[in-house]
Amino acid sequence: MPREETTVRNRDQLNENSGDYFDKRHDKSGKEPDIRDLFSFQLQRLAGLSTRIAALSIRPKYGITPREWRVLAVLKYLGEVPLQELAKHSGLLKSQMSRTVSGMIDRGYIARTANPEDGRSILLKLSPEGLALSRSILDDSFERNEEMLATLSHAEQQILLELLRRVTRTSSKYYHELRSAASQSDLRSIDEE
Amino acid sequence: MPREETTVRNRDQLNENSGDYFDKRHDKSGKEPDIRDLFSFQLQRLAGLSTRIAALSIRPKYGITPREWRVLAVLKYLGEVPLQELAKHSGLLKSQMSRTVSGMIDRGYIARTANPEDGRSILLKLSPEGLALSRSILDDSFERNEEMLATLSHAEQQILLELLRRVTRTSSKYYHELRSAASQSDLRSIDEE
DNA sequence: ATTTATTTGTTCACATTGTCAACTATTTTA
DNA sequence: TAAAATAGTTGACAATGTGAACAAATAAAT
Repeated sequence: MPREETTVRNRDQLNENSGDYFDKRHDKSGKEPDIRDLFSFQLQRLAGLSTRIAALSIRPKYGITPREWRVLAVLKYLGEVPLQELAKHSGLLKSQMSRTVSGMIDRGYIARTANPEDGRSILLKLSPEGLALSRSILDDSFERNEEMLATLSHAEQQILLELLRRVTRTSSKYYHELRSAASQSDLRSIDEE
Repeated sequence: MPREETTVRNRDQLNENSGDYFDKRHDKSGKEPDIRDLFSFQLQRLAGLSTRIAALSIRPKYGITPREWRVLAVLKYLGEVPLQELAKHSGLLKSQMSRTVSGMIDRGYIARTANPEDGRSILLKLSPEGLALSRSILDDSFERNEEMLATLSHAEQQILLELLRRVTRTSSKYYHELRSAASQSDLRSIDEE
């Protein structure tokens, strides 16, 4: 029995605030720490929320994915750079970036020229349309962020930003240590000969 | 058996700290704000890093994805709950949770029983193996987090945690406002007739 | 009491994101 | 000049996210 014109009835929801579990002060008196005390858990949770919020506002309005908009915005402050450079600043692999960028070139948001100094490389920059798009989405994003951060004072917002930056820097170093440690075995052949 | 001893030569890398772009104090004197000043950008960046770090340590050691481990850890403090409940606390859709859980049942980490109070529902809890696994991964995770947070004093770490929690709560409310606003149009047909 | 609506969990279908190796065309370097 | 490294493209696939359709059970409405 097929159901045409379905209603909103059976919609999946996340209901993230439907309980009191959010930030419930689970008494730590004597209790062993659990995942709620884990920084990375809180981080992931909030990042997921942030993505969904961004997608909700950006996708229908601009027809662009969160990743695409992020690339636009990064390119906005970088100016004109090779693909690899753009990838690094965006936190994407060059393979991801290659695909993302090619879609944006097709849609006219990014212009691509040869790099006169290196035949392998290409130079990317925003087209006027890309710049305009980037600007308006950035404005929207600052508004969204204000809503998300509304509970914090201006000073606290600055502190949070700063702490995140510091942690990012440290974590990045740590990540690369782990990476190179992990590939020690791969390097065997090279090291030894 | 993945990866014969290939060389590291042509390996994609993120090189997140290979530039000075990280947290470079881009002079804001008179400049318009860019994406680097955006909370959600910093958040996403760090969350991505954190995921990669976690995957690097957890996957090879325990043969489990970050999402699976997260579910284990959440279930650890919840005790015995229906699937929907577990999904909410983990920030997953029930559809995602259903699949994730069924894989973990197959591997013996989660036990599933009928809910005597509601025939539709099932009750999930950790098996002894699941509990043990959850414990050791949690320990590892706290260690990883210490490395990531090493640059912060203990007090700063507490502040960061607390700020994240507060922002999460506010953001969650905001998200659900947006959701219900967005589905107003879907409700038209019902409202109007 | 019986119809109607809602909820729980499962499954399907698909979009997005992440990961990495293979490949080319070009520099670099040894 | 030959070998190694680098920039970008592409292919293959794993993991994640999203939401609709469905059956079974329960709750609400009439």
